Amino acid sequence: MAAMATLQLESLGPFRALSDEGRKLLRQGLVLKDCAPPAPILHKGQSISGAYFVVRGRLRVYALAPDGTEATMYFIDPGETCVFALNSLFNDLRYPAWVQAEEDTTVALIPGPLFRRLFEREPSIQDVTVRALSTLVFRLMQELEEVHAYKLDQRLANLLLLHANADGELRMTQQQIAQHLGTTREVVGRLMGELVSAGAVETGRGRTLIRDAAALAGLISGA
Amino acid sequence: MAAMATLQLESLGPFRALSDEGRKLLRQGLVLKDCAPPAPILHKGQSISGAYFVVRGRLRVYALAPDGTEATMYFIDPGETCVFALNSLFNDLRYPAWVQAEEDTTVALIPGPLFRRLFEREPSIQDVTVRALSTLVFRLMQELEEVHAYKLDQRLANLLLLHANADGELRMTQQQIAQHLGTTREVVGRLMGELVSAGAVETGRGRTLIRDAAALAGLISGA
DNA sequence: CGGCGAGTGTAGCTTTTGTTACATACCTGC
DNA sequence: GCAGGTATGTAACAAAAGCTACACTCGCCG
Repeated sequence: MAAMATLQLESLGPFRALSDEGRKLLRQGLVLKDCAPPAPILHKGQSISGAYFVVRGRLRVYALAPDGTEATMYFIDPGETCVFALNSLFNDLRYPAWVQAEEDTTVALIPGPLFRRLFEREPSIQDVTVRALSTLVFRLMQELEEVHAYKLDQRLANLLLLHANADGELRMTQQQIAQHLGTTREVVGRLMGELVSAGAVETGRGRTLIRDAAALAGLISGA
Repeated sequence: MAAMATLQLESLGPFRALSDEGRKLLRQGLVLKDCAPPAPILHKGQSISGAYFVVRGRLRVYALAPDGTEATMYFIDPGETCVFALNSLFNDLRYPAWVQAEEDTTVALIPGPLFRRLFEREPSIQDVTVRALSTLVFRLMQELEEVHAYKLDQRLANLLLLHANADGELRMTQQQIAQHLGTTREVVGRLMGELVSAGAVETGRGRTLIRDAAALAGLISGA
């Protein structure tokens, strides 16, 4: 099983460049984990045992307010790593958020000591680590700026434009959208209503269709 | 001048562990820059020429909303590095925020190519890089969570408890506090007023004195 | 076909935050 | 001590977002 996991990992970018020795170490220490949607994989305050790489599926990282409302911070797609875990690993900190599988997901867990050893020796691991951290810093920064600079309707418009597929369709329920934005369904519903009467979108059960992308873009910069 | 800068840098943590070769490279490429308070050092969208380390003084990194309100993201104290710059350096991105000196500040600039070369060869540089990124991720994450989970009065109470000195005194104007929290002076004034009438703090020109830390703490968790 | 649950639409009300507009206090240099 | 800039106090109003409550629609499954 560990061998298979290694093979799968090696097909993902950075691990292709591993030295033979690194590959051998990886093969010995790797743990493969299958995760099903509803249950949290990591919870806040947990101490971290290693570096997580998503092989298949998708993870969602989110914050949880005391009153129970969630706010998605980012997703982890195949080939990416959970940076908070990396972070906790290098700083010996507790994990600062929750993680949940969005769909059936396979995760490769590289135990902490092994990952540190790989990091010291393998330039490709150094590279992927710094790049991952770096990218996350950028994303978080943008998110933070967005939260303080834009109103909810603008953030909603932004989410629609960013996450809709090529046909301008977004397959998410209003509840899910609300969780992303850190607000409630009713508020999303209300704002959607405004967008509908402005002719910018059409709504349906579990889907939103963009009718007038320019109007949305205008809302973001204009209002 | 470059030699002096190297000396100063070497007195700061990670650079003490440099190899002789690394030290030599550093001595050749280092640029020292003095910065005075009001003018921005980096502005949003600027492309980054190297890694910035603060030798003396203090830098403030902040976001700027379209309407001109600021929100401090974090400070860079001596021995620390500007992680956004590191970030932009490794990902070839534009700098995503503004930076300003808070007081007279000396900055050591290690040009990009040199820093990359050092990163490849020097474990201590790898370490300081990952640690800096890592710490920032953690801070940003906390900040993001705080923004969405707490109300302004709670965030204000938190700021007071975190940033006050040992005597419970915080030397900041309400205007500065407002900038930190991404709001306006009037709102800070109003909330301060509530804290004063609750007997939790005393206010004076450019300073706030905590009278009842427990009340502040209770506000954060309780309300 | 009828009931159930998930998803949505709508309305009114409350709380929180932002805005506007002044008044007042404090400090520094002249 | 007085002028002018800087910092704070206050009050009323406006806007944004959250909360509560309920009606409705659609699709699915028995």
